[in-house]
Amino acid sequence: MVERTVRILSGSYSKVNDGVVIELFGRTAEGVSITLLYDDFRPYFKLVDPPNDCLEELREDDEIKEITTEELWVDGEKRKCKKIVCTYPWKVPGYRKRLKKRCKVLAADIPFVQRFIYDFDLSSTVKVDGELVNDDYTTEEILSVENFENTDPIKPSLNILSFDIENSLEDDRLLTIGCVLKNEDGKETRNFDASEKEMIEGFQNYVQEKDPDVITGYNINGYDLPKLEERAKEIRIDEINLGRDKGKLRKKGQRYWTVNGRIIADAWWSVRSELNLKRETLNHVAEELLGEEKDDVDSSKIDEEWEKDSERVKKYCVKDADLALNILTELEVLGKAMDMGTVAKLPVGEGLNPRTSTLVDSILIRKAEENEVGVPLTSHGGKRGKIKGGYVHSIEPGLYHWVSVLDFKSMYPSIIIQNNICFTTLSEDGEIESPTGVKFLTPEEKKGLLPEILEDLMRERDEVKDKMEQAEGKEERYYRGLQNAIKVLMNSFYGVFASSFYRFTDPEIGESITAFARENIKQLINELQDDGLKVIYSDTDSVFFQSPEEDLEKTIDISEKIARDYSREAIILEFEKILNPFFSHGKKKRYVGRVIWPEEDLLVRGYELRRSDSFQAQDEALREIFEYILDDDVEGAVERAKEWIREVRNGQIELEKLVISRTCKKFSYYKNPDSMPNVQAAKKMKDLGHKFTPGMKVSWIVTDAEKTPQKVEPWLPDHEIKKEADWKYYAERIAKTLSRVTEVFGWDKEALLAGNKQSDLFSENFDDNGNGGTDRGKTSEDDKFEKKDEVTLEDFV
DNA sequence: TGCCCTCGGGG
DNA sequence: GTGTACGAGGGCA
Repeated sequence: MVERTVRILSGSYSKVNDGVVIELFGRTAEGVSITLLYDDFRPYFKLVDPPNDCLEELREDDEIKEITTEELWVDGEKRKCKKIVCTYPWKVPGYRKRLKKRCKVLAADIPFVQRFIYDFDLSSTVKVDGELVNDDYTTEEILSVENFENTDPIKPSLNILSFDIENSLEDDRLLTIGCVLKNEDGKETRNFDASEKEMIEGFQNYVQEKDPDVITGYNINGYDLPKLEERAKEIRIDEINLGRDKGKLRKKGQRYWTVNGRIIADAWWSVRSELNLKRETLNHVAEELLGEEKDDVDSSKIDEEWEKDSERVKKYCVKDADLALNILTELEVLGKAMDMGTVAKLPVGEGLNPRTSTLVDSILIRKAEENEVGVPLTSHGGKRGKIKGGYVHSIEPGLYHWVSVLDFKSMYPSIIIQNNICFTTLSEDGEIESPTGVKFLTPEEKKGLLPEILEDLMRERDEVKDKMEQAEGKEERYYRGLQNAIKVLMNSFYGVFASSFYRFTDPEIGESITAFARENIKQLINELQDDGLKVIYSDTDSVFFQSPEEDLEKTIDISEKIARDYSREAIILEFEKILNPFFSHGKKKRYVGRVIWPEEDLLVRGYELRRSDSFQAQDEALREIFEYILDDDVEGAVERAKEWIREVRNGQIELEKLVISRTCKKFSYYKNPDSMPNVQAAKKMKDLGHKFTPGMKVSWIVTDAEKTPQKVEPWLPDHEIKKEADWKYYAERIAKTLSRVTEVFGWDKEALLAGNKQSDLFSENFDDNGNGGTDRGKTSEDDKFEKKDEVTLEDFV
């Protein structure tokens, strides 16, 4: 009998005899990779008061192992239920579909490994004992578990394999596979470059031998993994066995690839979710984030490069794998996934790119079952009922100084707690009534599950934050990550109840939460105004107000005092930042400002340029205009905007700044290829005798946008554009971009194009202090609940 | 306003 | 394999 402490990385199961064995893969406190096996668990689901004939059938069914009786809360009342234990997890969907027609079915759509984790109430790290066994897994140890026990989370360091492939553009053949393996001993690299068969098998064996916890690379989900599989099929290799169970690599859904026992972490996905970059090429990210540069192999001429110097290409391939690995490390992707796994009590793999419903399920299903509350199925197919979102205060166009920003701390969770909002407290007899007229029982009558969970999380977060403040260095970072994960988890609870389908969702609940929120913030605004403060803007859980003092120290003091004074028991206000200046052209959710406290920064929301399809002049012009505005030179901004447009319309601009680029796939890929400018450019490029390979980036200049589809000319180094650019089109595009900012001063798109003000609706009510205008305060119908992190100007200019 | 289509990363 | 799968932007109706 041995004992191990194991961080769980991922889970799966496989068939044995007349049942299944649960496989949990992880790493021990000593850093040993391990497979945990447990074969005494069977799938089950529940039925609410099933008719007798239905029960009879089930009793006679060989696949059904056991039927027991229990009482559960269903739709607000105690009901007699049957727990149906069956043989194999994959049989459950069939029963679910058939039985759903005859009675209410509960908990028949919970993935088997998660079912196991909930039932054994496992958390992120477990202490297990059992016997070490021999079996066909690639981990160092394999343990047949007799006993599971929860223990404090550990963060063992993981072995990561990063890889990259190069393949021919001409015939798709694999040229090389480059690998970088990182473990406790450091890094090692490896290249495969023999026949395709040898490369794929070599790679497979390498993965099995080195047994990484994590497989990464850049855009591997979208490119390398599908390409590997494609090439394997081509040369009659049925499957690529990369799993810890030596099982195959397989695709799940549209975008995900999985393998049992390992975590597949695409570095590009992390870049997308963690950073807000205009371009996300490996080259660009490596430079931004790591200050490193890619080797300069031109991948659009990969065949030539390979021909010329295959050693160089191989080096480049490994370098790319290394960059992806460094990005993953730099972004602390796995640390964050572990934190998420810790707070949601799930395997690390589930904490990476987590689905909110999975996180919430993990906590809520356990809680529900503990309280004998039935777990409904997630309903599919119905219409996504949009609920009313947060309150957004109208903003008077203009430039402001000394603007202080306050935030409600964890507003939605606080509201749920304060009003005991839960699907278990929803009741006609409730004494708590939401602004939408929905009633909830008081906590004294019946404490809701959601408020209970959120209170615990809130308390836990406060404790972790306290520890964070006491700690330093590595420890401080650990607590910081943890408290952040708790925050994400808390918001997930609100998220699933507010938006999409979720098994416990009731639109009345989501609507009550946001209604309470709107009431709260409006009340705060009124109180501030009654006390003589000028509220400039407000969105969902934040309030922007004009500081009565034009002085940093005084503004800080005042803001802190206001945050204290206006906080109510469960609803706490926090002083967030000071903006000076702050600009908006009067459209909600769109503003720019200089943050001067707590740290200097630039804040831009809603003015971001679209990432693709934009041309250099647009970027440049917008950046310049913002500079004027943040320097308080409104007039200069408008003048410069007009000048830009005039120049573009008159053709006084380098064509280079008007080039639009985009990749172009195989023409047949597109539904309507002739309508697409990139296809048109690619075709013309070919006509001109240039090489075009599908997937290449093509560049063009628009020469006539009046026609549909618009006419374009390819932009090529040695090709002179004979037709005129469509100056009018470009002037309009620039005007559209810039007018979003200048509109407020009476210069809308048309005015900018005309060069003089025509309709002057805004400016009449507008003076330089941003005063005036009519109050058009309305509730936003916007249902984007998750607040995006703010984007800074550096990110997009 | 809402639906449909496309991109982005990769070679 | 008890289940899901991006998110944003533009064009067009």
